[in-house]
Amino acid sequence: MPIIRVALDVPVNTLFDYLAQDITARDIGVRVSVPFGKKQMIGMIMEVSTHSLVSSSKLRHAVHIFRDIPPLPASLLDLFRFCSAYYHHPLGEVVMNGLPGRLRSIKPVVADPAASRYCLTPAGYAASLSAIPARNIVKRRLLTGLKESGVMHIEEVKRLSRRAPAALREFITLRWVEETLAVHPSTVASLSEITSPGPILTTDQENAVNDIAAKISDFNTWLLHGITGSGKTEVYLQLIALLLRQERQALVLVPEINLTPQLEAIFRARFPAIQLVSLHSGLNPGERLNAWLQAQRGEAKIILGTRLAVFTPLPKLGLIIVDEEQDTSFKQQEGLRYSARDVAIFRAKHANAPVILGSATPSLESYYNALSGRYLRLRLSSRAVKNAALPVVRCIDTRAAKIKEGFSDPLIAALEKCLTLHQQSLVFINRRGYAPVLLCKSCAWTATCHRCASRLVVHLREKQLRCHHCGHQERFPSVCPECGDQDIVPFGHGTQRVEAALTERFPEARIVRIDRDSTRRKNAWQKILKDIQEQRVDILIGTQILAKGHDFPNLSLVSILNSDASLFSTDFRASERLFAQLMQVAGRAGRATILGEVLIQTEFPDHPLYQALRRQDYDSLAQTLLAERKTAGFPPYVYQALLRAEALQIAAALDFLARAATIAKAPKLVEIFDPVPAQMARLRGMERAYLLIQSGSRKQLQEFLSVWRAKLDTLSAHKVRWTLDVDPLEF
DNA sequence: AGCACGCCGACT
DNA sequence: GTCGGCGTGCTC
Repeated sequence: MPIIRVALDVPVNTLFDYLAQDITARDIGVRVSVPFGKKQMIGMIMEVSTHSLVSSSKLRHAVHIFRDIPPLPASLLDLFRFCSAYYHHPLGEVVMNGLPGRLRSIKPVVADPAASRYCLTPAGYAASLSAIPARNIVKRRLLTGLKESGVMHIEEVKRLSRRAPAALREFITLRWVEETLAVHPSTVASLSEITSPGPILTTDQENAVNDIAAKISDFNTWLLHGITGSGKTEVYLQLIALLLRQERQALVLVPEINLTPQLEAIFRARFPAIQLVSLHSGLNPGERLNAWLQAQRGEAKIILGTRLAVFTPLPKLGLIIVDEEQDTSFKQQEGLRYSARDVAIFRAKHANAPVILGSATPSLESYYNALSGRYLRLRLSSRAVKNAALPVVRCIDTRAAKIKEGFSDPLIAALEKCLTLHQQSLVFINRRGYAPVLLCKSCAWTATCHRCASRLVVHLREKQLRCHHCGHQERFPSVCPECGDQDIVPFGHGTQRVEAALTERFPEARIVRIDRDSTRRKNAWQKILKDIQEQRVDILIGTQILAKGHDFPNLSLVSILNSDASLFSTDFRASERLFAQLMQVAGRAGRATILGEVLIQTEFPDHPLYQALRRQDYDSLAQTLLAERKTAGFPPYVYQALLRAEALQIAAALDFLARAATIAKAPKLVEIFDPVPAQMARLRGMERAYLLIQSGSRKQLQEFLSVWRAKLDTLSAHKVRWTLDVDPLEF
């Protein structure tokens, strides 16, 4: 009897062998339920063989082979294998993590919801509307709908009415309707039918499109380096149009769920007749499976999603786009710590398809790769909208200017001017809440989180103190818990406080605060965006959520508060990130025909970062930072991995790491550092530490990690949880 | 990850 | 004498 090798969601890096009847190599990539210990589990058939190295007495029989959906393509299984090997994470966990939740459940996909399309039988067509009682509106609407479109998707039926599915079932018993598995053939005749025309391209855009189009069937990593407003999206659209003409699929990755609706709208407007699906964690399990299956069947031509979408089966993959490639959201920070951007590059390479990394401020890694010729760089250096000039950036020296409630006089004056001109302004402060610190003036006590090594943030309106790391909340104390003094005051500024100050100063202005607190409710962000676009807002106050990819055509002033802290951070990537973030926010100003102005309140107006920002000069700063990295021996000049450990006691974590270091036999080119406590040394009640491993050779580092990882499994780690983090972004 | 096995401390 | 603590090791 054939043997199947099954990937199971267990933290051991092996496949498990089972006996299975009627199995061929064509069943690779099919789900299977198997007995595992005491319970049943669902797994993925990764290999089929005639022999097993496991003694036959141990071998058990597979329970059920799920042929409810087609097998995963071999290319996707290869992608899983690559992730497992590169991130040194158990294959079973990688595979099962990559599947939509519905496919991980032990129950079969009932009648494949995505394929649940219903069409009228001849009898159904013959049926007259008058055969249905007039009061039965739902049935009448359903029959009309079916007659009009010929075929209806179950989701469309549901949209008709909550009771429409019941009516549909009745029609089925009447033999008016039958379920059809037939795929809607995409009736694409020519591209003119599927795309509505786009705008005229700038020379830069045209060059970029032509360069990539010339190599549309080859793997290349393209770094599309375009200043904000230069129209990267239009380049994507043109290339996707080209791809659709070839009946191929495009995968578009964006950093955040927030960005999908906007991009989805743009894509749908341009390609109204093309199937597009979104894939992100905000979908419910049914929707997610649906989108995934449409992609797998090759019906969905455009797949738009967050990092998890990089694991979608795409039989006709022809192009991958990673928008805002520098964004750290592409890196998963738990479990399988993959970088969707890097996985996308691997995937493109194996699909022999181009991958485009788009950014106004590329990560230094990508920039370096472009300089060295590994990536092909394309520049968009002019703004796409006619007459839209780059904003003027100025610093306000806060050592000279007096600050009142966070604002200097010149800044207040600029805001006032905007108000009188009926133009919008934006106040950027990357700190939500009212104040970042609650301080006792008498004994210098500050409110701290008991589970994390962090200060609690004052949320005045809610009368609460909140930890922004673990979510812990407590009531605002009335006296200092340390000395009993009543003189406890919020210190520093957050979005809420800035909002209060501006409301006080400009009582007539329409002010909106935009941060995670104000946009938490579903659709809140969409509503706010609409208000902004329709000019119902004068001043926007917000965090980085504002910086990302939205057009505010009437916005003329951007002001930046309190960004100095990141200039001297211990994190070697802090400057790079701050610059990217400030370039993004600055780019919100003057996108249409209004000349934009950016004002930065800082104590260090001469700092190279602000100087570069003033000139909107990414390259010079990137060169400076790269030189620093080279001297310090940091990425991209070296490759890194972290062994992370957490325990109730920091000593236990450090001890584990020390023992891990002693069993490591590092080759010459691999350097192992001493264990150290993490930057955020305590999180959710766990003490954290890490061990840094570094090498100038990625290959050497990988080979070392493979051997070491196996040894780590044998190391006793009582009460210590550990993980490997390859290419870490956080320390 | 679960779950069983197994070997040492306080108890109806 | 047992109940149960969690350290160790296995799951095809």
